[in-house]
This record gives sequence, structure tokens and C-alpha cells, in this order.
Amino acid sequence: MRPRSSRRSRAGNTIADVAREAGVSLMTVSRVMNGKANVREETRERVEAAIKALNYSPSAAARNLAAASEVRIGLLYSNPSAGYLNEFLVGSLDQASRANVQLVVQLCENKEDRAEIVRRLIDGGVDGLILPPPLCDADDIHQLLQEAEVPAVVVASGRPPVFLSSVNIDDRAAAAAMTLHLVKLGHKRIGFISGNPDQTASALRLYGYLDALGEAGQVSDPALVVEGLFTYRSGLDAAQQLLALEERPTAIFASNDDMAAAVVSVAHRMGLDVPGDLTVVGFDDAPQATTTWPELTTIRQPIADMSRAAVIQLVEDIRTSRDGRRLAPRHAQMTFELIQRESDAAPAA
Amino acid sequence: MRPRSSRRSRAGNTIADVAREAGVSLMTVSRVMNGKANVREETRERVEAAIKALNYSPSAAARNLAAASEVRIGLLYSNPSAGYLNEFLVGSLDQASRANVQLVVQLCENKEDRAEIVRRLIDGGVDGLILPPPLCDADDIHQLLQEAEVPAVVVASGRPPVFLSSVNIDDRAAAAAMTLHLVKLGHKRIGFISGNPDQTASALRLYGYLDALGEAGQVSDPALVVEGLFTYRSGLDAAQQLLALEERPTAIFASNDDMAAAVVSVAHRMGLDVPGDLTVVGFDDAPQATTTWPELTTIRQPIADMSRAAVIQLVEDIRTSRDGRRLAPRHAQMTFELIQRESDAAPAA
DNA sequence: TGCTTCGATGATAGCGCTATCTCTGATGAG
DNA sequence: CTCATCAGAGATAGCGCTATCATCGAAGCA
Repeated sequence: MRPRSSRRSRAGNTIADVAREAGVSLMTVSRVMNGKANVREETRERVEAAIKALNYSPSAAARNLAAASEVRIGLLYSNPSAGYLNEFLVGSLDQASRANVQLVVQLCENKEDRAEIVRRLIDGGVDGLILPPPLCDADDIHQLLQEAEVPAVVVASGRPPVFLSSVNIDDRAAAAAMTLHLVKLGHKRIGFISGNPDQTASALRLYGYLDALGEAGQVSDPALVVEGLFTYRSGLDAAQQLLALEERPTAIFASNDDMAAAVVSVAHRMGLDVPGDLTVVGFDDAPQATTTWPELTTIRQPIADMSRAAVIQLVEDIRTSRDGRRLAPRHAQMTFELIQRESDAAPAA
Repeated sequence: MRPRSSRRSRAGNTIADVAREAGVSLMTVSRVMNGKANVREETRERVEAAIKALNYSPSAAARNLAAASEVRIGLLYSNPSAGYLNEFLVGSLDQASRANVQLVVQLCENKEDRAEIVRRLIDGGVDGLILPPPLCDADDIHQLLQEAEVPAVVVASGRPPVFLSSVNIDDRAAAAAMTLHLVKLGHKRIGFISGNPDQTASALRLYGYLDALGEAGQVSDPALVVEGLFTYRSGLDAAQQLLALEERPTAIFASNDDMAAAVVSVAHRMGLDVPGDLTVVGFDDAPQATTTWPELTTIRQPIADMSRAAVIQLVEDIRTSRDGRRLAPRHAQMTFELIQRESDAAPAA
């Protein structure tokens, strides 16, 4: 009787092939692949050569199964600006495939069925959740996660709950840096369009603006601060309000690029040149920032890096809690960058 | 000696638990889950009850491994507009997780290392590739795939290679529909900004525009057709060119929304009202279309559906070729939709 | 020199599931 | 009444990998 036909389907080689090629045991190959310590340098090199020679790549399924470490994480998003989500997805996907974890991307639009969706994800076997803005500030979700003892990482929240890990930039310092930049250009009347009050980062950016003004010894005229919602439309309204002011600002700092683009649009329709008559700056370095004219000076958040970091942190949290160890949420802070493009200039004399 | 500690980590139950609960064998449970035939109705119900009772959900890893049906597909993207990629990703991710296949998302920016990247993906064990625009038209990649006999699906290409499956909308018909819409509004001089000549869809959209003009019995003035590159910046140039014309067009149809937004911007800076003095329409229904003022009338492509369809088609192709059957590429066509917003109107009297 | 100690490596047993074969009655043809 | 046939169900052997324990020299030490 001939051996029953193999059930293999992957064209690729298996770890056994590599072991044979290198003249070592399976385990040694496994150790090399996982970067374990106890392998002699010479052996390691031999195995690596064999891996390269056979063009071997391990089966994620088998790995997960054997290591009993199948990790599935959910990425819950609502409707942030498209560019943000895009970059966020790319980063987390990349990291997820690197870390060999399955990423479940779930849309969650209305507030009503949030709880339902989260519960279903958890019941469905997700081991942890990533919450990009604006869901990063959804208290009801936090609550749910704490009760279910499901680890999660909130990203770009201004006020992350203590029991969840978080990844942020220092919104306050970033807004202060941008404001200071405007002050240094010589602007005395700097308008500010704040973000959606539902998102905690909004307040931080406002504080940053105020910090810088204070530091520069400028008084902050309350009329120069207008509330927006992070949407283009709200930016339109806010810009109209600011530019209708008797003593018009010479610069406007919008809390995100969508609103900044709206400001530019309004300025143009009023016949104002940007940046000749009005400096406009944004925040986020969204695609908007470069698909508008003039291109926007803005604050760059390393979104992809942040989402990557979130995945790493979450996987760590999940493994911790699986081992029965106590979860110790960590709060990471990434660095921002002020990107100067063409929408800012010194005020007209 | 007590049994070595279990390596299980999943909190969830295994198929064995379900089998015990239902009082049947493992295989019977497996059969029920996979909807196989030979199971008595009564038994099936008992098993289903047990599954529900234990809140059982199978391990994807184990399934893949056992069925030897691990499928990994690569999504190769370069830098399309952010909104497009975003929607594309969401659709394909969703379908990938549904179909239990692993999605590898890979950036491929410069033309030089394309071949290298594709080769690495293939060697790395990807079973098939999805090519959204603009890579859908990369002949060198097609070549490579054909040689390596790797299935792939090109999305939104104007001229898909016969040996690869494709998913499209009818760009020509869509452009014709939009042009006809403008004609019906009463426009006699309709400017057209074509897309990047490297992308085959560009020509189709141009033909559609010409088709409709012909059908409406209008002559097409060559001066009214300007070449763009699908970028905002190229739209700026094209708009300037069109609006500098002695006999100015009363409407401009841009081949995508980025360029349409640029047209609006130029029009505003020239003091023209949109749509009062100039109608501007786009194509794609990108996020741009609604984060600009006025919101753009455009053609909606069902991008997410298209990417979902691409994944489905690709998985089918992969299984076909694994079974050793001959690959029979299929070309699917999805339906578009003309979305009327606020950027179009009848020409001024 | 004899014996512990330890680092490098090998052997083996699963991880949770499905493919495949085997078994068991019930059924119907002859 | 016997025997092939067949549907429903069980038993068993992996899928490709890693955890765990066993092994085996070489070094360290008294």
C-alpha cells in the first residue's frame, strides 16, 4: 500500500526541508527563526543559509496553532477623515502581519449599536481592541472593555483611561509649537479653530495655543477662538466668523487640516491671498494638506508609527493577561513634527 | 506524573468539547460546521445546539492547517489618492477575514524595484495578487505574474490583460453618462480634463466624453480637452489653461475628484462662482468630493464592493489553480452611479 | 580524576481541525 | 434468506510548527 497521498498544498517548503538542508533538527531551525538565544553562531548561519536557499517562509497557521498563541485583535473605527484612517490601517496591517496576529477591522458608525458591536467582537473571539479617534474617547466602550477585562489600546486620545494602554503625541506641546511658530513670524492676532469638543485632543490643542500665547506675552482675545467640529463644513463656518471680525486675525490656526483647507477656501472667496493676506495652518498632515493650494503648513503626526505601536502594545497586553499576570497599561508618546509648506508668512505690513 | 500542563491558551472551547456536549464524534461536529451532506437532521440539530450552548467558534489557524488550504493574498498598492485606497482596503480586509484568507498589504512606490517586490512576495508564499490602480496597468508586473503562473486580479483597469481576472466599472459609459448630464443641463462648451495617460482608464473616460458629445450632435473642440495626471496640481494647471481660453467653457468635467477640486479652487481665485458661472464635475466620489465647497457632482464607483469582488475572484482563481485545473480569468463589471451634488447647474444665460 | 554544571542540540508530543478510511446497521435485489 | 449497497457515524492520521524534556559533550571544580 503506497502512503496515502499527501495533503500538502503549499508549494513552499516546510521546516523539515530546511532542517534537512542545513543538517540540523527541526527545533534548531525553529530556534533560529524565532531568534532564540541558545544557538551557536555557526549553526545559526548554516540554518539561515538553508532558509535563504530554499526560500522558506513559515506557515502562519501552523505557528499560531503550535504556539497556542493565536491572537486576534479588533480595530474599531468610525468615520475619521479618510486620510487618517488610511494611514492608520496601513500601519496596523503591516505590524499585524509582522507579529502574526489577525486583524479584524470593524466599522462602527452610530452610537446606538456600539455596545452591541463591541460585545459581538469579544464574543467572536477578539482578544483585544484598538481604538483610533474618535472612538478612542468613547467612555461607554471603555466601560465595556473594563468589565469584560479585555485589553485595548486607545490612540490619540487626549485623556486616555488609566486602565487602558495608549499611544499619543503631545497634542498640547504640538499646538504650542505651531502657535509659537506663528508668533515668531510676527503675528499678533492669531485666530484658533478648535476641534470637536467630544474629542479630548481638542482641548489639549486649545491649551497648547493658549500656552504659547501666554509664553509670548500676548493677550488672548476670546473672540479669536472659535469652536469647530473637525469637519470641513464646520471649518467653513468658523472661518467666516473669524474673517468677519472687525479686527481680523492675520493668521488662523485650525485644529486639523480639513478645517484649515476650509479656511483657505473661504479666504479665497473673500479675495484674500494666502499667505499674503492671511496665514493658515493646520494639524495632522492629512492628505488634504497637500491637495489644496497653497499646500498647508501643519503638524505631522506619525500616524502609521502610532498604529504600529498600538498593535505592538496590544499584543503585549494580551499576552500578559493570558499569562494571568496583572495588566499594566502603558502610555506611550510619539514625537510630532512641524512641517512648513507654503501657507504661512509674516503678516503684511 | 501528572499530565504535562496543557498548552492551550484560547479561552474558547474546542471541537472536542462540542462533540462531548452533543454526544457525537469530532467528525460529526466538523461535518455540521462545514455543511457537509451526510448528517441526519436530528444529529445536526443536536450539534448546532451544542455549538450555541458553548459559544464555540473554530480556530482559523487549525482549520487552515488541517485543510491545507491556507491562502495568502497580496495587495500591492502604490500611491493612489488616499480616499480610494482607504475604501479599497476596508472592502478587501472585510472580505479577506470573511473568507479566512490572510491579506498581505504591500507598498510599492518606485517603478525600479517593482519586479523585486513582486518576486519577493511570490517567493514569500503569496498565492495571488490584487492590483488596484495605478498598478493595475503595470505591464511589467503582469508579465512577471504570467511567467510565475501566479493568479491575480486587476481592479479598475481600462484594458485588463486577458490572462488575469479583472473587476471594473464601465468607465466609458460612466463618462458618457456624466457628459450627457451636462449636455442636458444645457451646456454647449464642456471642457474635459483627462487622466494620467499611463492609466488605461483615462482613455476610456475621454472616449466616453467624446461618445456623448457625438451622440448629442455637438462638435468637440480640441482646445477643450486638456491632459491632466489625476493629481491636484495637474488639475490646477489644466483648469488655468481651460479658463484662460478666449471662449471659456461653461462646464468642466475632470477625470477625477482631485482635479475637479483643483478646478473649483482656480475658479474661485478667478472670481468665478461655482456653479453659477462654471459647472464643475468629477469622477470617483472620493472624500475630496465632499470636503470642498460646493460639494462635487461626480460618478460614484463602488470601490469597496469592487475590492471585495476582487478578493472573492482571486481566492477562486487560486483554488482553481491549486487543483491543477486551468485558470479561466473572468472579467466582472460593477455598476456606477451618477451622484448629483451642488457643483453643477444650467449655464448662465 | 571523578563529578557536577551548563550550553547546544535532538526527540517527542501535541496545538485544533479535516481528509480519509473503517465500521455498522438498514435496505433491497436475487 | 443471503449478500452487495449505502447512508450515517466513528477512528485515525496527519497539517507544520513549537514547548518541553532528554541527551550529550565540554568545561569547571575540588
